[in-house]
Amino acid sequence: MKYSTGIETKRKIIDAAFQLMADKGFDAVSIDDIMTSIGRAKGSFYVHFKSKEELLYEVMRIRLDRGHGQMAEEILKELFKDNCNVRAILERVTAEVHVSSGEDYLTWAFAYYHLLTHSRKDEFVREWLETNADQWSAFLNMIVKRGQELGQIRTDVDTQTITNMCMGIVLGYDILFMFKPRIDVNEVYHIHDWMFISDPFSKNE
Amino acid sequence: MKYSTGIETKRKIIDAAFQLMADKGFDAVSIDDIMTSIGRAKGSFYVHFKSKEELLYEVMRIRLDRGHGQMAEEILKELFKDNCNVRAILERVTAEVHVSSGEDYLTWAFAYYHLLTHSRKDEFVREWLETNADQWSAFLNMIVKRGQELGQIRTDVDTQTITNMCMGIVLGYDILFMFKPRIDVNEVYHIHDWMFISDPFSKNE
Amino acid sequence: MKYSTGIETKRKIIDAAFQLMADKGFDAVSIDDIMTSIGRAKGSFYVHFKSKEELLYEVMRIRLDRGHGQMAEEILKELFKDNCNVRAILERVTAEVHVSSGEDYLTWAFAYYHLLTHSRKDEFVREWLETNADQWSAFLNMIVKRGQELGQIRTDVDTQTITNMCMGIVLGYDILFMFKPRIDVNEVYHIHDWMFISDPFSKNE
Amino acid sequence: MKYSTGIETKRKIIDAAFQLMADKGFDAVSIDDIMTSIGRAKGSFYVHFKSKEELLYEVMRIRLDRGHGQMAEEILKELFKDNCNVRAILERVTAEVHVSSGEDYLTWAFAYYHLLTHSRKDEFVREWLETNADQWSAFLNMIVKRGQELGQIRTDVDTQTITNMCMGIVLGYDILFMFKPRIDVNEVYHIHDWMFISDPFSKNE
DNA sequence: TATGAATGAGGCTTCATTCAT
DNA sequence: TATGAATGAAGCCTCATTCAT
Repeated sequence: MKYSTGIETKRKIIDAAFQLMADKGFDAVSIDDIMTSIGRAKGSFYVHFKSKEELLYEVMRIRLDRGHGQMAEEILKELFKDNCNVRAILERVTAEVHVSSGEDYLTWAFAYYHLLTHSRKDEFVREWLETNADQWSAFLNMIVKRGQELGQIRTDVDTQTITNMCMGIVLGYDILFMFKPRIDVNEVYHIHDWMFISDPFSKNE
Repeated sequence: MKYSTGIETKRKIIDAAFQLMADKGFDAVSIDDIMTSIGRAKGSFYVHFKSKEELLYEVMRIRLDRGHGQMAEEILKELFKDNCNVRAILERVTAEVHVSSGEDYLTWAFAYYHLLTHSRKDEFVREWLETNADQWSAFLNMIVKRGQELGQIRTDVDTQTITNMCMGIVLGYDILFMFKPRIDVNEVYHIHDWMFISDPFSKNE
Repeated sequence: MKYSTGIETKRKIIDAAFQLMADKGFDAVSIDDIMTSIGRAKGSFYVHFKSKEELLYEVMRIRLDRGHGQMAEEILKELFKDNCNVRAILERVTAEVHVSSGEDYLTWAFAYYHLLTHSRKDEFVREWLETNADQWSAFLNMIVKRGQELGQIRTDVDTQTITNMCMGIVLGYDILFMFKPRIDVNEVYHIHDWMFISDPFSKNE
Repeated sequence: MKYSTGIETKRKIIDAAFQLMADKGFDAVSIDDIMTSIGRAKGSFYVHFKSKEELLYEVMRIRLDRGHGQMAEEILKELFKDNCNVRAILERVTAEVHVSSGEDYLTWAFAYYHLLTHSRKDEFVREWLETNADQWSAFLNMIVKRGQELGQIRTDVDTQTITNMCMGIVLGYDILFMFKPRIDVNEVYHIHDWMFISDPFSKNE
């Protein structure tokens, strides 16, 4: 099996890079590390990528996208039903974040935060992360707003602030999780007790 | 003044390293970068540090300690007064976190999260960060517990979970802040609305 | 037309290599450069050539030969007519040098002098260039000698020296031309004023 | 003698590079070649030069300058004496060209023409060579003009053309010399027979 | 005849570290 | 305490060449 299709090998490189960068950070992973780990020669890397930088961008797009851009469609229909349960929807969206990160959440988290720190010296990464965060924020904002309209979410705090709290607690648990992988990330749902006015759907009733 | 005190130069190196590592990460900063930035020759570095690794540990101890180990003493006295206002104390402690990070919070945040990602490949850093987080956690836990004892904090959620939420939201706003430096980190105090039972001291009354 | 005749593609490769080597020198041109420039894949190169070296030798033979080997035949007949005008013949021969270099003289010149410098590390090229120069020299020598016999060229300087001057000035103007492409290469004919004894055919009379 | 002065080593690098580039051309000489040839480690190169490119520029300035910029001063005084022998001066200047190239003329010539071909892809080198050629041209032009004023040089051909012939023949013999190192470069002086009106100083009288 | 994946040698450059001064 | 020359390992990338399709 010496000669395989390009796409196959390219995908293997991306996956290997993702795994390795979670441990050491992207800069500290060498092309040689990556290629050795998939049983290929160093030089073959450049058959598939123009540069190491380009690889980072592919890893980012394929493995580190939180995907709130695409998620919207299916959720929206639900959200605008007359009698919808906003809290349930929000819980589903929040759960998605961790599911989408794939099998190994710790790997994902380290890779993601490596990317975040990396963004400080790479304009392109910075913008991509910002766009990603904005999509997520906009998506949550829409849900919160709808919740407020339906009288399910408190209105004495403005929509964006509630949205921020919602995102913040999820991001915060990412970090806590990196400190202590034993922590229960489901604790984040408690933030909903603060946001939601006691309602008949609430699981805390 | 070609020859200065060792301590002076050492301090300059630490500060420069801290600034530079916020941008590029510790690995990507070279000894030469650091020494050039303080107007000294590369070779002089080893007069002050045994290795680059040792420098990282100093930067960590001197510039990146969240300092919940020391903070305790003065706070504790207050906390165990009969009629103490736990919410006020907690707010003060929370505020401290950002104050202690010094002039430029963004620099601090990037440096700190660079360190966190770095920890994945450095046992010593990992342990230090864990200890730090544990101290912070233990400190908060003590406050929360006291709050619960005094009937100021809800008791239907267990102490450690409330503590985690408390830490989580602060960490989460660090990250949000890195995405969007315009965000108002004081929003984190809203978490207290959820924790605290409405009480006569509350500013939301 | 994915599959073309071999000869066609081979010729395209040679032409592309010639163009590209004028700019960057043969070593600095990659097989990939060449094949990309003719819209073919890198691997196809080896269908037409055994190695890059072989390509150089083909380029040399087909595009960089000054061609004094072949030129002889037609000229010789003229030269040995009784009342021949040696100066006119010499002018024609000299003109030929630039005509034979094809459309773009500057490209030709750079390619040729790249080859010359390359010859220092390639025995085969060195010998080929020497043979070429020798043919040219021998050819000129024959003309000069005939001119002397007919009393048209001065005899106080020996035949080979006059020949050298004749070649030298042409080579020198190649170089001047590379410095300043605006120069008028026809100036080289002035050397004839020095060689030829004033004669009835001279255009300077 | 493990540690030497910077200037010493830098000079050795320049000299080694000059020798090596005469054989293989600048691109084909590796940093490793150069450093090994002076008994130093590859990495040490960068103590003295910022890049390989910078080395080329130094080699060029220090070893390949034809130096007609500086030469002027001493010659000029002679040139403007009332009864000066322009032909003698011109011969001296022409001789200088070969003397200045140092011990090994063949090495010098190959290095120089490597630089010339290299100039096609390096703007900076191109400009430097042009400036150099212009200085030489301007210098010769001045001499020729003076010769014409004094009635020693023919005036039926314009000054610049004569200058070009003068430079051209020298450059041409450089090339001839590279083909056949046995050639007598003094033959170039014959061009003066063409330029100069028969005069009492002429060695051909 | 054509392709493109794969290879391994080799080139430029960076960098932590050492050492004589 | 400070310097700057020197080192060698390691990293990114290029490239001539091979080979299965």
